[in-house]
Amino acid sequence: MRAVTIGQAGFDHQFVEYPITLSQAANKKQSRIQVENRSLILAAALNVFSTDGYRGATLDRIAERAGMSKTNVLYYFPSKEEIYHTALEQTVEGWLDPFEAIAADGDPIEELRRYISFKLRMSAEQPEASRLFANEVQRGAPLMLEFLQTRLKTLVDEKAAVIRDWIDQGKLAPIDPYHLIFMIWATTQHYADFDTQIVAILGDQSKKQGFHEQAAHAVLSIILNGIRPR
Amino acid sequence: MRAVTIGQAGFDHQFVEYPITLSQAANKKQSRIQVENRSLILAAALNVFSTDGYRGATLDRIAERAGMSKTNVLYYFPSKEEIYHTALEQTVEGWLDPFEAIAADGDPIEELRRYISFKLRMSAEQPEASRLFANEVQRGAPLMLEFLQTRLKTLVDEKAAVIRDWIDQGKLAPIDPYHLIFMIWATTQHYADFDTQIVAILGDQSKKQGFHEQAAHAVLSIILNGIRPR
DNA sequence: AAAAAACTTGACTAGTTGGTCAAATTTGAA
DNA sequence: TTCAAATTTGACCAACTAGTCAAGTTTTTT
Repeated sequence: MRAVTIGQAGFDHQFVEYPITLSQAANKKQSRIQVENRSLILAAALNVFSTDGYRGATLDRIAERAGMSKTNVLYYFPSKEEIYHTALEQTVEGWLDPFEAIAADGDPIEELRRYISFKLRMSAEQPEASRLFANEVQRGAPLMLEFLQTRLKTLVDEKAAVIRDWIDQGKLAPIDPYHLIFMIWATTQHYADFDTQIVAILGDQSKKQGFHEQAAHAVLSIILNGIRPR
Repeated sequence: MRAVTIGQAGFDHQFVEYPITLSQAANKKQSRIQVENRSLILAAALNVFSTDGYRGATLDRIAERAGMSKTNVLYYFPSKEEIYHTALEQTVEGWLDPFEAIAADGDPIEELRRYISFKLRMSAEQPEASRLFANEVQRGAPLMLEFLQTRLKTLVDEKAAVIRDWIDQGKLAPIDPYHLIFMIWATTQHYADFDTQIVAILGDQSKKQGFHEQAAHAVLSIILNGIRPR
């Protein structure tokens, strides 16, 4: 997994010194306590930032969730923004590889099936990470804009080309590759971001074992086969 | 259009006096100035709340965007929460009718095509409203939970039954109606909520005339026909 | 035109927030 | 064990925030 470096533009149209990669900020052989506490803080931060957003989140709350004083939180991270930045980086890190892994020489249906399944599993297992990312983008991506415009755009262009090749070879129906990708992202992340709404509508059944598989089956069925009778 | 009443549980686990319908709060023959200023405030609030979230938004910012003093904003609305509540109500109000309008005796493909087109148009024309709603749900829907669990759930159950009938009649492929609905919501709202990401990836072309139609065509094509070669 | 009603605002308050600092307490290498 | 380095925290501060208040200004009614 390649380290992801995001950020450049700071908040509120100010520029701050970036980028700092996660690995950089965390190199220099951390002590046991450092590893533990940074991890506790990041977990707490993920939780708080993902529900309250950057501005709505408070250091007090993060500290409380992490089980330590606010002062101590600031001993491990220089500022609120740095905590947010690190949590965001950590989140995005795990999302690119599976997308990159879509193989041009594989079977199109099988490649997409695997990717969709993976994304749905992520939504089920790490809903907070998904919401953190969603929140950042909805804010106008103050920290991630450059990443979206460069590395992510390049990657998407690449995979769109792969999909277009598949279509030219008659292996896929002639649809716009970009909108297909957006649709997959939209649908898979919806299960994390709108979890509250889904639970409200489906009730218990959305919390039962196997719900994820059921969702995956339905989503795959629609994307692969559409809804026209067959 | 029926008036929507949302809310019951207040913020931060406290209970406040609700529900107050929009029409109630705004009845009593408003003066010209009242109509104008309430409208200005709500527009400003929609903008600020949709990007900064409830907690991150400030009255100062809303007042500034509305072009008046904070004190005056509080002359028209009793509190920040009431502004948020009203903006949210106003947003949801317009979303139910077209969903309700899905007709059991219509042509399934045509009914869904119309609904999807409508939702995509809303995303293009009122992205802030979409983000406001998304934000509320991501926060755990403190103000809308009851609405989601009652009126919305009932409506969704109703339409899911309609879709199931269509399937039984062989007019649609056998897919789970709920996941189909979620998928439509996810995809259509994605174009508003993740606008920043889409623009970052597609660049200018996403701002050109006709982009909305192009997106609608692609989405409809995939949902209706799937991506298997045909 | 005059008075009442509606509207608008600057000054202020109490509570919150991100961050600092110096003084402990704990940890771990020798 | 010893002691320097690492860790932890309470007290504190300046900036910000939702909301109040009283004093003006504008609009509407008569």
